[in-house]
Amino acid sequence: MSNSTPATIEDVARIAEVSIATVSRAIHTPEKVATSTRLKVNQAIAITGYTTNAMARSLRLGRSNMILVVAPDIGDPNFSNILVGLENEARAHGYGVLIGHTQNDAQRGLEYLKFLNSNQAAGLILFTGILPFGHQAMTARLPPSVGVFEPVFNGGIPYVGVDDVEGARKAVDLLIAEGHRKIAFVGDSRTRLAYSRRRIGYDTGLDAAGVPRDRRIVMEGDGTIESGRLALEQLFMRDNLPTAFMCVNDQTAIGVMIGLKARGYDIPNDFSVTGFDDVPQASFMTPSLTTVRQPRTAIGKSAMALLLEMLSDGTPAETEILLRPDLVVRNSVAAPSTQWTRR
Amino acid sequence: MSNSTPATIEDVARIAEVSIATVSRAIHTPEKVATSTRLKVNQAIAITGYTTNAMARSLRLGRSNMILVVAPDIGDPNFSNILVGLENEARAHGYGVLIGHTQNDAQRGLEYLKFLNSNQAAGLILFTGILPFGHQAMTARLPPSVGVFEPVFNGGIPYVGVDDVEGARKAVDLLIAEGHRKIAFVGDSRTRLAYSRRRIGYDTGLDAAGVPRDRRIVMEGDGTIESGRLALEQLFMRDNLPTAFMCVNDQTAIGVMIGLKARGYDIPNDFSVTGFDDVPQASFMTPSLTTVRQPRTAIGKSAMALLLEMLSDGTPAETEILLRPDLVVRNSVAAPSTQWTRR
DNA sequence: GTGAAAGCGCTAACAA
DNA sequence: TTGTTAGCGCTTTCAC
Repeated sequence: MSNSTPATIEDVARIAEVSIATVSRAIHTPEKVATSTRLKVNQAIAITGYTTNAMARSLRLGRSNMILVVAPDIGDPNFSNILVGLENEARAHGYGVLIGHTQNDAQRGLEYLKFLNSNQAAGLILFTGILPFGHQAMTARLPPSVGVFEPVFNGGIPYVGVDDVEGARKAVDLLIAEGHRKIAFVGDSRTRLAYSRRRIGYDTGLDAAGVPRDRRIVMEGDGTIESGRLALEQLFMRDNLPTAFMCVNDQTAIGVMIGLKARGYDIPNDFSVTGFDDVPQASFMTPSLTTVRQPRTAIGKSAMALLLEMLSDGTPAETEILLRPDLVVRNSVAAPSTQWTRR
Repeated sequence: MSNSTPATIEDVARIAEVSIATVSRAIHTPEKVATSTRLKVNQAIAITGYTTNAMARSLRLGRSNMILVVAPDIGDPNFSNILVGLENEARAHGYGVLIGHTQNDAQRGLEYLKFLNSNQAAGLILFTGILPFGHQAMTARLPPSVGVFEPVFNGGIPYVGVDDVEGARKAVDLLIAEGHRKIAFVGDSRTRLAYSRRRIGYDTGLDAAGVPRDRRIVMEGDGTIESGRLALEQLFMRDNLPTAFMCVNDQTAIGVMIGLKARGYDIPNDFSVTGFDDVPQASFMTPSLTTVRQPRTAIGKSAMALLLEMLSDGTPAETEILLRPDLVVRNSVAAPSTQWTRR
């Protein structure tokens, strides 16, 4: 059984006493084969343990049934759930999913570009705002591609994500409803499109409530825990403390919370904090984090659906699909305290 | 430049005015080609933007230069660092890495088995204690394979991980040195080999200190946050509370800490808690978690090194490589309190 | 040093 | 309904 070399279509043909063409047909278009022969072939397949050599098949066909998902950071807590959505949808349509991890390294990206050039993947899902292929990006011949989570900068690649503006708006609105007027925005970034959209939600929320914008409490950040903590420290060095911190994502919020706790403050009584994403950890924090939920599995599912549609239609589909974010109210927000009490 | 169809070796040959054989040689064995022709070929490659079709190449060669990493759960906080180690080592030797996510689903595993059968990957890294290929596992013709993090049950696959017994031993020893005598073990499991080894470390540590084993405070668990919390609740229902919780991994420890905090206890003054793994989150907990560090990147690196060695030598290498775990002392352990004080 | 040609495993005309 | 055959893009003898 467990031979040194895998069975080929020819082995099956020999045992079933038919031609290799018939074997191929028995597998892919069984209705075009006589029932009796089909049975013989199936038997032979069972005996040999034959599996179609996907590589030869793809080479012949000029296309494969694999989708490549390229991510800069596998450890991103958002990644795994989106992936599940992508995979389920792909499988339902006979496609497999392979993951490429670039670590933001163009060299690594190139490796996957070669993979694509060999038709080893029929389509591409990009989990990043930037084409990870360095300079060759422009000259690259990409298969049908869809961005996820964040729009792709370079060129007309459709994108599926959450309505960042609306999500951020829900967070500020809550803070304002609780009575906050001095709300810091932590994690502003011009390079992360999703973040700048969240910033827009923050600005418009302030405007709508007639709260004046205050640039001094808008802090830059790259979305890491460290960046949240750093921003907090900077804020403390100035004289201009807010009563609430609206963070661009949960990681940043966690950083802010750690810094606040380290300084002995109580959340939410001294300061309120909100996040964005609703990563698993958010509900396990003390206090649990009020945040905006990304429907991750749904994003994955609908991104893959879009890609598969492009694959069959060939339509360029210059779309942007925005799903609805939900506010998840937990315990990190309260009315502002009139004065801070050090514990 | 960005043509509809990628350049083939024939396009290059035509432009360079040589045969395709020469192009192939110029690429793979340049020393066997006259300098002048080599130059012409390189120029033609630049013009066409040619990349070798990896699929055709692998089909011809009967082997590829990709390594498949199969993981049941991409979201595992241990995964991403090990992956980095794997990738770096692979790249240094001209191999690429592709990730297959099985979600513990045999059907999905089968998909990757087909991938392997097509020689689309030269080797396999298994990130799980179980061959993820269901029944076909036995009849499967696997390429050289290495297990990571946890030994692989079914059959002689070499494995690289941490010395679980020693690591667990370090954790109990610390607890005992602090004065604890009643130490619960949370996360016992017969299906996870790594966990049962940690249990052994716990038992031997107790024995060495002359502390009697107490089965009633050895709690089952599957290593999730929920399992930690659940075990804690069960312990509280009984009359037999420990003064310390030695958890089989950090996730479990987090679950225990959440439960303890929810009940108003103070860590480490009321109870001590230890984990295992040192996931990123461990240092951000309040209090920060005392745990046992897995040298993840090193594990990945040495697993890949072993695999590549097998690939070139063909040696079966029936090995088990165990790296040294380090105790990371943080703030979740203290001497036992003589009496508990509800806050 | 270079070219012609076989063939990796498969699918899809085209014939029969 | 089934078989024969060309050819996907590539590497590698074997000639020259």
